[in-house]
Amino acid sequence: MSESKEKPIDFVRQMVAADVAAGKHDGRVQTRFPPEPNGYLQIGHAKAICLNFEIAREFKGLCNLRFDDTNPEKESEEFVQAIEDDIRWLGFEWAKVCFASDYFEQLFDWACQLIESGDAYVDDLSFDEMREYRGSITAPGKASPYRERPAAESLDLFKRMRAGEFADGEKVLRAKIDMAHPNMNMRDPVMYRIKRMHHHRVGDAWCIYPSYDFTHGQSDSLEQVTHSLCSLEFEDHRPLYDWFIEKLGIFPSKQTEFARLNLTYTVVSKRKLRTLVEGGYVSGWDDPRLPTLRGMRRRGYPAEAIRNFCATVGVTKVPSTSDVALLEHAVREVLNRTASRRMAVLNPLEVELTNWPEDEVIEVEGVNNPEDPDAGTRKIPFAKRLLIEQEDFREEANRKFFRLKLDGEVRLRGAYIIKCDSIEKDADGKVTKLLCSVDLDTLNKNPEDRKVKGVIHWVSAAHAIEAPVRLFDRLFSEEKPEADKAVEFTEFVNPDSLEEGIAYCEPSLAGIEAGTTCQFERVGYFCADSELSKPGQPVFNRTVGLRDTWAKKN
RNA sequence: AGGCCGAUGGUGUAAUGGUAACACUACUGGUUUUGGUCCAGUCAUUUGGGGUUCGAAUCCCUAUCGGCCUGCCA
Repeated sequence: MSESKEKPIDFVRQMVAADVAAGKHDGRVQTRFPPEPNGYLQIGHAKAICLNFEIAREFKGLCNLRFDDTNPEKESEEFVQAIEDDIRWLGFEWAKVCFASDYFEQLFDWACQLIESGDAYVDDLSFDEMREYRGSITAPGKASPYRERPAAESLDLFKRMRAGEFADGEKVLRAKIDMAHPNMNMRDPVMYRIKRMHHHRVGDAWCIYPSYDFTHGQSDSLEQVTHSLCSLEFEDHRPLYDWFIEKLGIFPSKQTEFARLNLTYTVVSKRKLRTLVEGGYVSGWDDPRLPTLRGMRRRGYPAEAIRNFCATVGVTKVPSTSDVALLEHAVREVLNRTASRRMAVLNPLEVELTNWPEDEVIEVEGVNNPEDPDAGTRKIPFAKRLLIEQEDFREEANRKFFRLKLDGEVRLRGAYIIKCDSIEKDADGKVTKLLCSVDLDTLNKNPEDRKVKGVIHWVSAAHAIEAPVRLFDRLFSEEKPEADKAVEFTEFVNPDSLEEGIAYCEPSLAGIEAGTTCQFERVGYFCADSELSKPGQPVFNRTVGLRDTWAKKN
């Protein structure tokens, strides 16, 4: 609807637009998001998801979800469900859900075809021998002694591989390309391996499984994918991707690579996330400190914020590391206009209003969201004994501190102006209680004779509900925990990434629904944890703090 | 070391042979019953060298730096 700060068009979209303009594939655009169901989605996947689904939408095309399930060793139905769930939460719906395993029979036929045409052969070399024969980055490889075996023999062997006549690893099917090719992927890559393992979808129907390289491009082709977008590390695979398509004479999907997303103060690779989970550094794949979709969701990051973030980091071929501040800004931007305001005190200091009647309780009105008049108001109880934030009081301070000090005045948000007349201390000299007087003529109005600049949040001590809060900090203390290859990244895990405490909340917070995020005024955004909250007893996660230009300077 | 890819403020991107711009960050001020939001402003950029051109971030050469590649993972 509303419109157009013309967004910069990334190189992928430019290419797609050019293809459409040239009438390629009759102007049809089709993409796909191709996860392997062996783990949970993270922020880097979100970038790929947004790219693929949004391009399909922008060019009035289709985007499928396809599971690249060619390695039963690590894959499971559980991950299939979780991935579907995460993509929907992010805000996308696929045209079709597909599985590479649905193409196994077709892939097998194609493999036979390549054997017959002399483009593939069965190899008996062992794993170690094959590595030896492959050569190295600087030295050419050499031909396997089985490379020239007659096609008929390879075909027979391949069929017997499928029939289960050989042990795991005893033989493989290889493409016959060029053992001296400078691109290692072209040195007769493996197309099929023998692996007796139960597959989450095809069960025990197969004991041979196709490799990624012999599956991915053909799957794209079968689905009529026009633009196959993947990350940079597959650049070297593109010649092979094209080789299979050409040899088979099938629909020419085109692969284009872009840089994956990296973030400061975190890690995103599946292997490293797994290390954090299995090493007990975090509580699970949905730990709110993790950049997994489930973690971020639980922490309270809105899906819209993640989509916006992906749009601002853009799509290029430059390997880069985005500042988490960019992500946090996207989160605040959405939450500022959508989150309901509430008051809660994290480090309480008691305030007694000396001129307020002992039993009098009134209700003041709180604005739910100054950014959104439609959000309405709520009632907040106000009584003689209150709780304020310890850091909002100083016995003495200079004029730049415009919160409460002894003999000073401050506005209680949504209520009255109070003056601190005296304080009580314990034996250690710690301030334990503030005795204040209320200016009764300041509810919803400012005094005419003076200006009171400070405003602090508060809750009524007798009405406050206590809720556990979990204050998260960055998971790593190092900006690029992976940068030093000599040091294991877990060395940089921030020991203080989780701080637990109690929030003294205004009563309305008891009714917050799990999974919703609100702003604790002057403190930050907090999400009622979806796992730990019980009806009437929320547990809060700090989604992100408010920008705090005061704290930074002090 | 061989192949492929890449290099624009602190970070992420734009400019596609014609005035280097946007967002974030940082900093200054203003508004404000959130030291939030909002508004105004400041600092700061084309990796080095050569070439082509009236004119180069953009094209060419070269150096340097960075990423990926030697799984029967994807």
